[in-house]
Amino acid sequence: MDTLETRELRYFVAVAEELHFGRAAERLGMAQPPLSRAIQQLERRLGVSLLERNRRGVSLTSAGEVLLHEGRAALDATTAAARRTRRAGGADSPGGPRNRLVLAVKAAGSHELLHKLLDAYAAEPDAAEIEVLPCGIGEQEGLLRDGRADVALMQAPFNSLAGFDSEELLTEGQIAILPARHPLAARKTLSLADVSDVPDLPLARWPCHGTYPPGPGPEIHDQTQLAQLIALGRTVAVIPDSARAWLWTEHTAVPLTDAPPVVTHIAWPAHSHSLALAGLVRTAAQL
Amino acid sequence: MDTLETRELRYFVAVAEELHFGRAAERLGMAQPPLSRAIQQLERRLGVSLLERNRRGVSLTSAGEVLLHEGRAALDATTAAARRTRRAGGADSPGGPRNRLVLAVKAAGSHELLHKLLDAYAAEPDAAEIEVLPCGIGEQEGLLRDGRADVALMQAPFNSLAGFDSEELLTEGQIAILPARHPLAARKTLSLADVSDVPDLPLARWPCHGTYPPGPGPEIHDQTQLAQLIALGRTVAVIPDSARAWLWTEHTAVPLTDAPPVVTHIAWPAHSHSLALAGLVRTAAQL
DNA sequence: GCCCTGTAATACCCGGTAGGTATCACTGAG
DNA sequence: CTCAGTGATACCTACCGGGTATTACAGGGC
Repeated sequence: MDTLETRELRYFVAVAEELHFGRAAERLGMAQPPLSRAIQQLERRLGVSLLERNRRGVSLTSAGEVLLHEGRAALDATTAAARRTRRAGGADSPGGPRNRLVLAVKAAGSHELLHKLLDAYAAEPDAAEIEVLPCGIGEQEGLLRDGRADVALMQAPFNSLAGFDSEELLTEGQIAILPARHPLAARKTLSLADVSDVPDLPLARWPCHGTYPPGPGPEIHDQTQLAQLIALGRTVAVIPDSARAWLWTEHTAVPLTDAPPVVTHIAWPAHSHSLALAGLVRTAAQL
Repeated sequence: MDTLETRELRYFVAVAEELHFGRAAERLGMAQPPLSRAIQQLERRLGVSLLERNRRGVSLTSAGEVLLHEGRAALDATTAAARRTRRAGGADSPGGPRNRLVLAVKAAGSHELLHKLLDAYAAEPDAAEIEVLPCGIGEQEGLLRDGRADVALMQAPFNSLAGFDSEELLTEGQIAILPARHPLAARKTLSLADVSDVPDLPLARWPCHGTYPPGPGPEIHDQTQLAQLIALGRTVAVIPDSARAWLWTEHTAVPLTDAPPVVTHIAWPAHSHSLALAGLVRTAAQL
């Protein structure tokens, strides 16, 4: 009568995302009628109508929107529970659990910092094994939430630290990376305004939540593509200072005077309390 | 094969808390054998042993500890999803959802601030209805996590803000509240050391996670009991400055020079994004 | 006007499994 | 050695989650 089953949440989230019972059922690997029935039961048990059955498809009520968001969070929490338990169990050798941490890092981001952190931590007396999980921009939050990672390096303001515990590690300015032969590359410094509306160098667009923001720039999804497009003179990038590490010869870096500073944090789920994690954070804070 | 059901989590948490299949089954309103079987299935599905069956009761393996903590969080998240959806659905009148927020406040804590906040917010053009939910010390976190509350007033360092978004509202010093006839009450200021080891005034003990810390002082669980014990000359309290509001005539307040400042925050679950909540936070930040 | 298409809901059936009862197996206390 | 108390096993039943076939309904094209 009162607690939701994860099965029901899974079903509802699928329907709410597809806004179509048939497609949702297919995605769930089941037939449509039982799915309809399950959602009806869910609505009856909650005493709330979640979906507006329009003549042509389905739309969410306000209560449905709430359940979509809260339900996603709950599903993430349960899969995190399963994953972390499995991992903890694999290390169930006697004489102390052999801990292991999964550290999510944006590919090629904060590379030098990461290197120093891993070296310093490895020198600790009872260091756990660190598995580095490279990921795309903005993926760290999801990885931490559903348990695929235990701790992450995040960069404000690109990543949102909301809901996580974190420790500040490094603050750096940002630079513009330009094609070496472009006129702007000769400048000593630039402002954001200088690079934001250069007709022949439109800012590249990263996918955000699976979709690309509108704009004239090329669509990219990793730093190598970006580097190549810059070298070809097609775009310009605004990127933290540490990116100097991977400059090509055809690139020129120019400091930006008014770009917001980028702060790299080490972040982890607020409720976690493993010794290995505490050690890693302590090491990181002393860098 | 891969996602945990809420039922399984509920069962495991019950067993892990009771460390006894019989009592856990009773608490769950079921018989013991199916519970045993369910836990065995859970262990098989996770491929991990969660409980050490000693022939006199049960103890947790390290993986079991992980699942206990992560599972509690997941259960909280699912009950929060159900509760918040029900509340959002009750307000499903046409012409815009009639929003309602539950604000958790430690009974008698930050009373003046709360009063100002409620007044200021009520004056807002599209103010939602605010239900004030008084609670005990340190209960706010749980209320926010399982959806019984949407937003809370918390006092660092008494409350832990980990895992929540928050906004700072008020910083205040702390005072010692002494029996008026006690010699120390004549002092202009005191230090923590002055009040921490007065033989005839042992510090009172609050229950922490359901159990009392050891010590000589009396066990209390609300502010009225504390006030009375102070008036009787049995104990001394170290409390934020705003507590002057409820001083008795037999009490004397003396400022503490070295007590950590108490910062009152307004805090809410990091992922929430309701308009009503945003309005309340904005109002609070402008106080 | 008609039919045809695509949608969700209903009717009905079946099998897996969650849960109950009775019992067993083991171990420590007296 | 027995007995009390624990969790595990055996077996049965009933519910319900899921499948297939079908209905009900709303638009769009002709």
